[in-house]
Amino acid sequence: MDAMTRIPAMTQALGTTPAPVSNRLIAALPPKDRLRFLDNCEYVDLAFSEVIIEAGEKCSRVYFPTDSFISLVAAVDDHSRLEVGIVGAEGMVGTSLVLGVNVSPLHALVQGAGPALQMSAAAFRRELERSPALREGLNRYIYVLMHQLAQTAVCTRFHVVDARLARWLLMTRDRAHSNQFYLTHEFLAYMLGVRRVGITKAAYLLEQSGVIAYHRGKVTIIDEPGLEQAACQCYWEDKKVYERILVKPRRISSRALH
Amino acid sequence: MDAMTRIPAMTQALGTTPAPVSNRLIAALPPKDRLRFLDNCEYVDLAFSEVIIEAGEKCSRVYFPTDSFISLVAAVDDHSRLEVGIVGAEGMVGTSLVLGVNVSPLHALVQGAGPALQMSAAAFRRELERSPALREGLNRYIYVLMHQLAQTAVCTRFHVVDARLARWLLMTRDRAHSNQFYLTHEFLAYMLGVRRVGITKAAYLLEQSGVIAYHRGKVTIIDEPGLEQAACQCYWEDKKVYERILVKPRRISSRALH
DNA sequence: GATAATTGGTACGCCAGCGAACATAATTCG
DNA sequence: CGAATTATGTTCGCTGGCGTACCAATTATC
Repeated sequence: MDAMTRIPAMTQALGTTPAPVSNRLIAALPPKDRLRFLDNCEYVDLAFSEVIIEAGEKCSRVYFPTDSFISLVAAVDDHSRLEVGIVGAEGMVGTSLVLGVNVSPLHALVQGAGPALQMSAAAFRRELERSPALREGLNRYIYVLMHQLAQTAVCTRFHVVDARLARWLLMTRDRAHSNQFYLTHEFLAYMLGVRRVGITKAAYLLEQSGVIAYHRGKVTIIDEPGLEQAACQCYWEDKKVYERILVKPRRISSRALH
Repeated sequence: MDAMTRIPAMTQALGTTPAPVSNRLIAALPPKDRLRFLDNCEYVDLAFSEVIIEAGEKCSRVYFPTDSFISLVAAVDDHSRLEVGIVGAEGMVGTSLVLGVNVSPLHALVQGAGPALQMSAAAFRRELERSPALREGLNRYIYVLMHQLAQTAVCTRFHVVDARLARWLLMTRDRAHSNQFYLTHEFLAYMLGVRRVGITKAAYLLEQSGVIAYHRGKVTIIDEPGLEQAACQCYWEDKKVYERILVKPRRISSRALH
C-alpha cells in the first residue's frame, strides 16, 4: 500500500493495487474474438495529463483503459472547458471510429495514470468488421456514454458545486479502484468548469463533515456513504444505466445488432 | 403563407410552407434501400407538445421528422429539465435502437408540429440489418448528436441566457424552415432550463435591438445576421459538425462501417 | 540551506439568475 | 358580453459562483 505513495505522478491511484484489471469491454468478448483482439493491441502506460486525443484532430489510435482513466473534455471559446465524461476500465476512448468518423469531437485527457490497451485505428476497424460481438458491445457502450453526456449537461446546469464535486469523486473512485488518489483543486476546477476557489470551498465542507481528507493533492475518501449522500443522484443514474446496459443486458434479440 | 397562420397549435411553423421536406437521412439512402424503407413506414402528423418517447420507457417506434421537429429533454430530480438536443429533418428520434438498446435515455417532445415518417421498432431493426448504408448514415448521425449533447453541456454552463436564446432560435429556425413560429416564454424557459422571467428579459433585449419581434407566442426573426451575432458560437459549431459529417463526409473507407 | 514553484486558504465587490409574488393585457369560452 | 385563462411584464431580496488579488504553507530545485 505504501510502496506507491512515493510515486509523484498526479492522480495516480494510491492504495491497494489489485491484479491488473483488464478492460471490461474486451473481457466481455467471446474467447476467440478476444484473443485476436488482444493480439492486435499492445499495453501502454499513460502518463498523467497526457492528451491522447485532441478534439478536431484525426484519431489514429483507440484506447481501452485497464487500470488508467481518462477525461473527455469539451471546449468552447478558447478558455471554457468542461469534462463531459470519464472513461475507465468499463469503456474506451475513440468511440468516433465505431461510428465511422475518424475525428474525435472531444479532448481525451489522462486523468489517472496507468496501463491501457492501445490499438491502431486501422487494426481497430478490421476488428470491428470481423467481430459482431465487438460491435454490439461498443454500440452499447456508446449508449452509456451518450447518457453520461446528457446527465452531465443537466447536472452541470442544476446542481451546486458541492454535490457535483462529491459525484465526481465517486466516479473517480470507481475508476481508480481506490479510495485514495492525487488531484489538485486546480485540476478539479478545470474538470467541473468552476473557479479553483469554488472547489476549495466545497472540498473544505466535505472535509469538515469528515467525508474526505486531503492534503496537497492527495485525496482520501473516508466516509463513503457520507460522500454518496453529499453527491447528487446523477452518480447513481449513470451507474444504473451502465449496469442495465452493459453488465446485465437483456438483448433485444440476438440478431438485432447487425 | 397566410393559410397556416390560423392554425392555433403552438410552435407550428408559420410562413412559407415549402413542398414537404423529406427526411435527409432517408433521402441519402441508395434508391433501393430508400424505397424499401419507405414501404415500411408511414406518415404521421405529430402534434405540439406530444411526448413521443418517454425517458426510461421502451421505445417501440422510431421517427424521422420531415417537416416537424422534436426536442430531446433530459431530466433530473423530478423538476429540473433541460433540452439537450433538437431533431429535425436532418435526424431521427430513437437512436437508441441503432445502438442495440430498446430504451431511450431521453424524453422526446414534439416542439414543432408537423409530419414525420414513423416506423415500428421491429421493422426498423430489420431495415438496419438489411441496409449497410442505413447503418452508416445513422452511425454518423449519432456522432453528430453526441457532439450536440457535449456542446449543449458546455454552452449551458458558460453562456448567458441571451446568447443561448439566440442560439436556440436559430436552431429552431433551421428546423422549422421558417422565420416565424409559435412558442411561449414559458416553453422556452423550460427548454433552456431557466425561469420564464429570464427569457422575458432576454427576449426583450433581442426585440429592442430589432432582431426579433414577438407577440403572444408568435416569434418572428427579423434580422438574421443580428441574431447570429447575438448567439454564441455553439450554433456554428453544431452546424459545422453536421455539414462535415453528414453533408459532405469523406468516408474513412467504404468498408470501414460494417 | 536558500530559492522557486506548487498548492491551498481567505477576502472583496460584483452580477446573473433564482424564487416568489403581483399586475396587466390579450384571448378564449361559457 | 362577462369570466376565466393564457401570455407577458415588473419588482424585490437573495445567493451561488465569478474575477481578482494576496497570503501561507509545503515541496522541489539548485
